[in-house]
Amino acid sequence: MPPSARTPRNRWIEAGLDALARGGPDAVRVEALAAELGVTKGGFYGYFDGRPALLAELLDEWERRSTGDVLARVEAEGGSPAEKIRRAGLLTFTDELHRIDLAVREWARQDPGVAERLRRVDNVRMDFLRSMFGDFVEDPDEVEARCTLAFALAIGRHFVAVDHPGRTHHEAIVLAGDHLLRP
Amino acid sequence: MPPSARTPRNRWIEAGLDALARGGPDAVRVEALAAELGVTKGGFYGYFDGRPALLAELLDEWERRSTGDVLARVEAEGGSPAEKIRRAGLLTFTDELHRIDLAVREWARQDPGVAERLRRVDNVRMDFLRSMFGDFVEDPDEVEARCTLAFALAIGRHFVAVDHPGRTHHEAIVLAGDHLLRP
DNA sequence: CATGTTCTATACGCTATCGTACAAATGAGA
DNA sequence: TCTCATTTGTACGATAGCGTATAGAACATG
Repeated sequence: MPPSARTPRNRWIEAGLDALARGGPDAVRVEALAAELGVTKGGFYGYFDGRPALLAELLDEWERRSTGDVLARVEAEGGSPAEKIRRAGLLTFTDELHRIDLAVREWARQDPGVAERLRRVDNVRMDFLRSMFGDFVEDPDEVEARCTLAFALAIGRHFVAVDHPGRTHHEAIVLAGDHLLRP
Repeated sequence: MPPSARTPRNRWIEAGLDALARGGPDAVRVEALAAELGVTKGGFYGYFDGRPALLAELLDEWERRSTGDVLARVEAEGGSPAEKIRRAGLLTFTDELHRIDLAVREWARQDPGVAERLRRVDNVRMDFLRSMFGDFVEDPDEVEARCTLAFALAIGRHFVAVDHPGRTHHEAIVLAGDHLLRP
């Protein structure tokens, strides 16, 4: 009966996440998404109750993907705690997802509701870090210090614009990571 | 001869920096600044060649304040390298200036020109860190690792939204800082 | 207090974007 | 092929913000 939507709901969400990743929430413009999808905004308002509703759903989708199965997959594959920490970093901050993540962080500094959701997600990640570091670090203070530094490194590196003479950016990050993960 | 401007140039810049700190470059709106200053935008275009010109000057002002005398003041007051690092952090990231700094970082992710200026400023800061850590850390790799972590912590903490059970946010940061500064 | 320069208020046109209304196109099922 | 619900295109009005033009207000100087 329903004549198969040419531009179904999830394509709008996909395009929205793309725009969010590229330019933050301000870049999520209804007409721009439509153009990107090769249609006009005509159909948009059939799926969403306006732009704010879409933004809320983008956040839902981000939260789902972020907390979803990343940690479960990390646990499933096993390995030493240090290996799990590395792999969690790789899985959580895979290219596209990571760009969305950074956009959400900027967004959260303006919008308390977004900040609250980010806090939930970050706490899940932080709990995982604590449990991993706790496996090979005795002192609880040092566990907290290393976790805090690890998280700050994972995020902060994208907001810091330094050169590392004689090293690539990546090499410097690895150096810093090794420093944190050493026994 | 000049009948003392009621709203001189630097008041526009001040208001612009305020708006930038609060809401990023998008929040720097000519008419909003005028309202905040209790005037209309009438006079604005006498001082600035449009909004982009103001934004450029805001960046100039930020760069001046950031690289200006902070490091000189730190050196002047002396102390151990670890103390200097702490004091540099306090001076560089004093409330208002820090908020502008974070806004510039977000801005830089969208605008290559801003990114370039941020890189200049961050490299100055990083060079200072290297020289300080180099004073009590032998291995160059470890110096780079600690500098990278210190910088990432200073910036990243504002983009990470974790709780630290049993500790305040500040205590956790201090813990992480001590971990980096230990001999 | 007259003058002229400089600053400010007001009004305007322009563009981008939102959200709505309705007509046109589309395609699944009879 | 016909029907009709759903999706899409188009046109519209509304709002916010930029930048310009110009008239009026304010003030230092003489």
